Amino acid sequence: MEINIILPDGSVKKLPAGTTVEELARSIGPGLARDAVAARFEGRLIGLAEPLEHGGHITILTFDDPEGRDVYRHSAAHVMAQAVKRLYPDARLGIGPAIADGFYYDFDIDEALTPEDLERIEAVMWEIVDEDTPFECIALEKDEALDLFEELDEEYKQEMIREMEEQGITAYKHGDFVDLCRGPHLPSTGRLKAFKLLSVAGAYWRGDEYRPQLQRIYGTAFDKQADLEQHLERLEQARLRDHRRVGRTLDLFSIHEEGGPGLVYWHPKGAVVRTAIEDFWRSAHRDRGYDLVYSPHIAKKELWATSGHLDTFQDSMFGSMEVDGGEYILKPMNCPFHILMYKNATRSYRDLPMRWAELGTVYRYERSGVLHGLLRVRGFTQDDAHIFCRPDQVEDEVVGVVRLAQYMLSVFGYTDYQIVLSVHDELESDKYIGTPEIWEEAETKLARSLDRMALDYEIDVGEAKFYGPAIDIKMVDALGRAWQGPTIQLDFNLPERFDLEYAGEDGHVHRPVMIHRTVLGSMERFFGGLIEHYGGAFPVWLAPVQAVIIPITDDHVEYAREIERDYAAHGIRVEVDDRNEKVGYKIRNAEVEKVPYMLVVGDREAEAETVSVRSRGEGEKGTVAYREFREDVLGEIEERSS
RNA sequence: GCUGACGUAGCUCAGUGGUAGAGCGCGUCCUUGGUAAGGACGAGGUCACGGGUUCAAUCCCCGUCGUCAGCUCCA
Repeated sequence: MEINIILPDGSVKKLPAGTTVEELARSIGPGLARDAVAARFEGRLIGLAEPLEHGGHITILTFDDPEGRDVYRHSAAHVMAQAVKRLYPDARLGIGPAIADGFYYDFDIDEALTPEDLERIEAVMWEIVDEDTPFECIALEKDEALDLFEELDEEYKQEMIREMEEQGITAYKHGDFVDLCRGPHLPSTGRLKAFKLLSVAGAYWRGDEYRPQLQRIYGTAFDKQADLEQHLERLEQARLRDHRRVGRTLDLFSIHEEGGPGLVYWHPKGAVVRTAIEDFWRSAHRDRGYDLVYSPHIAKKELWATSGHLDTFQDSMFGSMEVDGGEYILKPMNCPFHILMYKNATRSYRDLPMRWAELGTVYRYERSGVLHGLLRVRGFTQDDAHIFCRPDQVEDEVVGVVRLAQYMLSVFGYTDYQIVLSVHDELESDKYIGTPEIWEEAETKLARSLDRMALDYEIDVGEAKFYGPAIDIKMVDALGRAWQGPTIQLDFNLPERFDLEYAGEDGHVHRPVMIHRTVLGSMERFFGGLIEHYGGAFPVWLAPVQAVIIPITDDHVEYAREIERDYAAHGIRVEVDDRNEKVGYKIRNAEVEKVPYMLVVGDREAEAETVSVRSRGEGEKGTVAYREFREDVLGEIEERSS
């Protein structure tokens, strides 16, 4: 019997029923046969050894397809698990999936694994690859599967099987290794060409901190050695750009054990960047009808009870202090303060929308293990704002915030971002406050705002806050990594709890809608991301030192000072490097410190009132009159060009 | 918070059961030089902190604090 197999280009292959995917690939071409990893047939992911029994659409997957890559890496995870079992026969298997840049496998092993152990495991993996044993799929009934993994003494696998359906359980076997697995896999272990084990860390079984902690080995795999090396090179590049490292070499910030973990000290140069960001932030907000406000750092415990933070956020709040017999708590959020200001007067529909923005410094107790440089800290300044508006204004306001976010991100050189609409999960209605109708309406409004701007977005079910749905924007940096950026959250909770009101056009009292939003997130986290995005080489408008003047000998220091005075008077951040060093040394020093412009001055320049311009990372740019160059720099600062 | 690794000069890191080293940086001096490191000399360390083992601990053991890789959680 012949079957019709339809290829992605629409062409049809007539083949005898029972032809395997591998045979199909070979019939198309030897290159595809060599590169094929798996296939998607009628929507189902299948292995190359699978016979095609009926006609249908097929896409043969290679490592270049995301799904093919996952199959490849998943097989690498199995090979790693087999290697671990050879070295540690008592190891129990957890799970071992492919992930974005590689794979991992969790093991329950009595002894702690070290980096040296990873090398040993890697060596055994290569032995397994050399053995080139085929992956075989075994279909099992549920009780057979239970028996098999009981015999193998794999308690975690048994737990997983017990939760599975009766039908369709499969295991994959290669050589002496069997693993519960949906598959598919590579045809054989010999197909693995390049892999590396990267790290080992603890991971809770099923992500539950009350269950046993397993040891997770991370690795990555590629189908070409060169690609693996390129990937490792990217990791190295990311390490070189790490904001903690750059922040130290550029003297931007520090964190002190003596002062307490997670608390950031902004050094003068870091503070210059922050000030530039904040000044820009303020003017961008004023331009869009925001009013700037300030609020205190502490408030009475009762306020946090009213806001509900005491119930939902207490574990993250820094302990109380007693003042005049009352209890005060350090603020973890700014919203209750803005609400008190809202309630300070009777509001009319004519007052709305009111947009109140504050660079508000908040403190949150974060568990010690999660602290990370500037990205996860215990004290941080949010670029917060709360918009109080009428229900009919929500869409316009949301559009306004998204536009503001787009504008600000583009100025900081983030041209690529992903938008996520975080909505509630109807199956977990007890997690949220408010009626289904309110949620439905709010989510529709957010979606409609995005649609109006013709923006693409993903919907993330269950990611809403307990008090309302949100739009989250993830910005993609120069290394292609996504960072949590702007977030816009609707809130049904606080207006209710604080009984917020406004007088409507109809003379009745109404409840305003409250929108919480940040554009940058927090100054700390945004700065950390920005450092990595630019690799420390800030554009001129942000650079701590915008130009360094380098006199060639002591004789030229006076001329250098003259330019310095002139530039500084025009607001350019300029320094003279008058140290007793050669030009080459000072140039190198300025390059390492990522100063955008180096202005070398000697006899020729002093004579003609010029500077010899050298641009960071680009080299010499020629000689221009120093006043002319000053205007160029001022223009660049004005434009905030990157 | 949990698991593991780590903590030596301002920084990056060697090193040893018998009181510690390099490079960079810093200081002084020489040198006055044209676009990514000129030379000489010098200062600088309670080897994270607290216990224990030992004749002797920076090194071995325990605890604490911190950092890192993750897990969990988040701006």
